[in-house]
Amino acid sequence: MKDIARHAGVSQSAVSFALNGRPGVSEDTRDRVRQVAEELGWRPSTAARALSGEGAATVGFVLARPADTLGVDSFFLQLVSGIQEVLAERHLGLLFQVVEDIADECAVYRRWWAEHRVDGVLVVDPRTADPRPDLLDELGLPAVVIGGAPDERHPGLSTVWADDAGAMASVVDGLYALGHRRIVHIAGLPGLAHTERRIRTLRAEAERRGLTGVRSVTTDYSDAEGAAVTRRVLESADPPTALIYDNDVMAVAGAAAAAELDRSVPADVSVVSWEDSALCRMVKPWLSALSRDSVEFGRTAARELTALLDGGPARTVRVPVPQLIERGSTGAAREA
Amino acid sequence: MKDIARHAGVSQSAVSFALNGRPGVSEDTRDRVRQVAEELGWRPSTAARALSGEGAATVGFVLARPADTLGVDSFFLQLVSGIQEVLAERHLGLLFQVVEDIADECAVYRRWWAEHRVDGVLVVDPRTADPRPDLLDELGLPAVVIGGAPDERHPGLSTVWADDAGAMASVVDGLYALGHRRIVHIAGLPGLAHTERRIRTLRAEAERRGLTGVRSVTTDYSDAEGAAVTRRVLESADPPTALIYDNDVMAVAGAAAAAELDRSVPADVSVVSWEDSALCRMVKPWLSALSRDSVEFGRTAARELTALLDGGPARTVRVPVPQLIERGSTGAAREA
DNA sequence: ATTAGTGACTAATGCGGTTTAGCTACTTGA
DNA sequence: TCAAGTAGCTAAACCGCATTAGTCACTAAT
Repeated sequence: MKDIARHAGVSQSAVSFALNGRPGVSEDTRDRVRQVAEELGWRPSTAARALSGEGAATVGFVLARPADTLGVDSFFLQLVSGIQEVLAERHLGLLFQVVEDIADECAVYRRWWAEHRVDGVLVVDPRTADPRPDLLDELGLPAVVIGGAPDERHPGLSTVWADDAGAMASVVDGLYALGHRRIVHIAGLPGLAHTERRIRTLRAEAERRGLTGVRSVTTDYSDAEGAAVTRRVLESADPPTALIYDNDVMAVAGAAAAAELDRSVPADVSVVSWEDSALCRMVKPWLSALSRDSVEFGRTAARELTALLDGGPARTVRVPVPQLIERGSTGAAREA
Repeated sequence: MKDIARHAGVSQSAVSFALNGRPGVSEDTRDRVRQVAEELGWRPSTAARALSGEGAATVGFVLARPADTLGVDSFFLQLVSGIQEVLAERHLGLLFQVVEDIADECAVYRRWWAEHRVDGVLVVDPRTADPRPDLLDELGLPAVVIGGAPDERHPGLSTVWADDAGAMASVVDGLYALGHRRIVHIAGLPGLAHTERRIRTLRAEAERRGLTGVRSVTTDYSDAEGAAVTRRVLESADPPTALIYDNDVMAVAGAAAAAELDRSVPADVSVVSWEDSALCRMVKPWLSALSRDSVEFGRTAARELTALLDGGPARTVRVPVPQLIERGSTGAAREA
């Protein structure tokens, strides 16, 4: 900036005013300064900016997963891709970190905030008993929770979520209409907010219809557990006629496990995947799946965060309910 | 730091010396200062540090992919996870960005470096005619190229790579021993360095053995193209008896396509996947695959970068050649 | 004709660290 | 006994920017 000032024949402050659109310089000077800055290929040092109170121009994203669990999961990369799209427009950086567990995640937030590394964070995988909202409140760190239910106890946090309950209800509706009365929901990690929401909704729907053969089983999202649980329930005394899997990986593994037990899909058992991806079209029959726009989900979350950083109020935004794409894996229930 | 200085009854400079292990303070004072800092929960502001010449304590990672191509790909998350492990030890942040293409990627490097946002970068998906090494050289931005071949024209860049050529040779060896003479390699994106290395090696191996029915076909890595190419080559006049796919997604899609054409795996056609993941165990038969430790790959790359940042020399490091895990998808060639 | 006001700009200060130059009291060697 | 070192510390400058408090010339109002 000193150089620019010299070349343009003005003071450094004038340069700052000119470049930041502040009043205090004539349009003439402003243009001249802009041009010199351009010629010199000047870019503001984020460090200096941050130091003089402008914030770090960076948002944080922590993924709490053991390294070996980071398997075939298209959701996060797509989410991040959507996030980036919005952040890039505003030249905001994304500081990304993978950690082992929630405790480490909290430590990262503390550190980032203390070091002035980020202006805000995006929080994923909210849980039922989650220490993070309290921490973020305490720190005063602007944050958007992705996938959590509205939480009136933390008015400072924005939330972006999909109505799993509605989606679950519509899936159960559809299966019920096809004659399914015994349904097993192979759920994800217990304790995750959306897992619990889906489980609760399924139970409520079953009670409403007086169905007794409907239940949820939690897993770790892995193909191994998906297959194992599938085998177990299909070999039980009163096997289900429909299976709802909380992700695509388990759905595909489960469908394969069913095939090994000589249960044909969908004649013997219907399969629904709660996540759509190329995977669902790699098995025969193609899997019916709940499809959502993960990239748009990321965009929405990022937009909420930037709004928060601009001093806007915390909001709760609902993204569209995932839609069931009917493929070959769902059909009428076989008579008992 | 001012507070610490006051509480410890010394000057701010003394605090800086004490906390950074510099000489100039007694061990007594040093301990006292450390303790006060601890009590006050002090963390250095990275912005201030960066401003006084210490660097940004951050490394950059750009992924140049159209948003919709970010599909089922376990490699990158695992790689990043390994990178993080090493960076976290040194409290280095990872600035992550997804862009559309290489041109954008170059722009990001320029911006990051001009803004002093990163101290170095990790570069993935090197190409045969790649503008990035030149740019990084020009900028003087420390960088590690992941997956590139050694490049003596850019002595400033470190390289971490696996010897695809060796792996390809051993795969061909194995297939040849099983009697395969007509082999098609369903390769990835043309122009990627490792794609070209594999294609070249395959051609060389074929020539060495005088095989004429051996060739490579490039694709975009998608399940759709994997399936389409598979159908095309299997229905051609002189169909191959073995298929080598450059990733797991295409291998699975290809195997499914083969099944639809009533070619059984491995009786009619053997399938090898150049990437191992849960996917390969989701189809019947399980796919034989080249397995590598992507997490360790990431760790190695990150270690090279930190070494570079410490002022070490640029090096070329070779990680272990991927190993072929024989599963059910490879077998003896059927007689012509 | 004086005063008040305003537009365009400059000088100076601070952000939170690191670093260099000095300064003082104490040790050491001849 | 005195000069020369040295350990331990402080004061001050600096990094690159934003911002506040002037400064100055020129116009409008009384």
